[in-house]
Amino acid sequence: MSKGIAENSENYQPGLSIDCVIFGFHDNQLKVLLIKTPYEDKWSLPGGFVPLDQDIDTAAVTVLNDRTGIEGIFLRQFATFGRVKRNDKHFEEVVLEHFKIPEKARKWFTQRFVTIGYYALVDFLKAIPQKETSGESIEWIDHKEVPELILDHKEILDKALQTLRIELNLMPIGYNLLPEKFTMPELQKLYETILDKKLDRRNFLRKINNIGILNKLEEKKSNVAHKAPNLYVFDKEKYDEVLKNGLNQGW
Amino acid sequence: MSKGIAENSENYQPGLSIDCVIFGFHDNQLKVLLIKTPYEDKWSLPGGFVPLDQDIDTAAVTVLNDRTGIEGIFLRQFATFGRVKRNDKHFEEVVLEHFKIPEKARKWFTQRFVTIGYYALVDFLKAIPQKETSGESIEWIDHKEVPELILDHKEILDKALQTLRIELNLMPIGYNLLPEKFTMPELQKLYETILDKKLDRRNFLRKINNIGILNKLEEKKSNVAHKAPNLYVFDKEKYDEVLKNGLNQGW
DNA sequence: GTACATTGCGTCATAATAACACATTAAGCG
DNA sequence: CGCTTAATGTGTTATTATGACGCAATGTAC
Repeated sequence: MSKGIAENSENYQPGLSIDCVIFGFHDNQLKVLLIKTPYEDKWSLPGGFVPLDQDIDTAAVTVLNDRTGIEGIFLRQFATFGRVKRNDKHFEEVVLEHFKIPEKARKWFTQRFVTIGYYALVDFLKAIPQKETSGESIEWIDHKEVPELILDHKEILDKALQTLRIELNLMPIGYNLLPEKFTMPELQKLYETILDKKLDRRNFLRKINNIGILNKLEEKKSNVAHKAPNLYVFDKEKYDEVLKNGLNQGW
Repeated sequence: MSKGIAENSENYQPGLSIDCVIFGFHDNQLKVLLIKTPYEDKWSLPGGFVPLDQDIDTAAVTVLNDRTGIEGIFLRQFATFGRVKRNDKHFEEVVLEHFKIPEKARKWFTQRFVTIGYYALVDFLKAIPQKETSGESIEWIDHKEVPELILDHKEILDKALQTLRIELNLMPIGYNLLPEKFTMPELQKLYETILDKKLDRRNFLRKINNIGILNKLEEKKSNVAHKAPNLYVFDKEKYDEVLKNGLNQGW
């Protein structure tokens, strides 16, 4: 949430915000990009508002690009949150006080907000967390060690992860979360981390191979302890095709 | 969209609406509840606005109850639509003209709207379509014969059906769309209609039975041509359990 | 009664999944 | 160097799920 909006709030869709759950993968951890708010001892999801002349998807892309410094990100809307009590009088007061919002602009911040949740999958190494103001800090945090969040942001984060888990069965992932070349154990670890469940190495290999989106390289990973694993890349064309048509048909 | 809102628009969340895709099943057809608008030769999804003191889910439930006359409906938020160009100047003018909205209230109708889509599954025979104004008419229409809809309502409807198809693999359905007692061919026809695909009778029986949510009755359907089929009921307890835990695990 | 459409219940071949065995590779270390 | 260790690569097997059918039973129409 930026302060600048106080000056030209009439250019934004009233009472509507965007919140992004940005996932990255590093050190065998599923990480979430979170912002330490300057006005309270809590963290928040990166978010923003919707300019009147922008699609909501575009507004979400903007948040994402601004916060990670990279473009062409995997981004998906997953839910909209609009309980009345998600708006918190105490929170509003703290924010208004901290940013010293002038009286006439307070109406913007004290109105009821509905927020649209997006989740994104990004390459941890390519994304460089960007501060918006000097007062805040922005960090990758292990999804298992998320601190206290403002408002209903914990609920939003949980729903994003739940959605990601379900969509893991409907589409391939990894292209957006892993570096270009990666090993099978790395890909497996990604799945295990998201699902919070151990998978059998050999069955995983067979199943992921059957999807037909991987190309095995001749190359092997170097500088590793023990036996060097093969390197793989995604076959982007087939990957996109499966992404479009879906995996399990079911019926 | 009601006219009454023009008088007290300050009690509603600005620029936000709810649209409901209400599905029913009858005569082997998947039907959608649509409203013939009085102001244009097009149809629309039943919708409404969000009172400032109501959760968005509650606002959706209200639309649904008002339009079908029944409660305890299966209702699920599936997406939010917020392209800039979904707002249509020509459409606004027609609506303003038709309802003779006074000048000072026009601002409400000409603002940019973002709409939250919900889909509902209801028992066709129990739901009684309710008009809101005398000028409009409300009807069940076969989803394959949907007439031209206002704004982006066709896109919303399509997305609802697409979501329903995907969720068919993740949860059981039917409890909300069929009468209490039903036959296996009826249930199968429901699946076939939603998926727009023929299924093998015998494989369908086996698969649906394996889910373990059906109780077979001694009773048989009467007054039917040819061999009388068995009647079934859902085991509500097991049904709700599967609904909660999901079907296909995948990984 | 017979023809016919539909239902109930079964089989069989194939594919997908879960559980597990064993050889291979490279680093660390005496 | 040879041994240990901890990973990886490549299988096998039993079980289960799925897809494609066969056939007898039932109730209506004639």
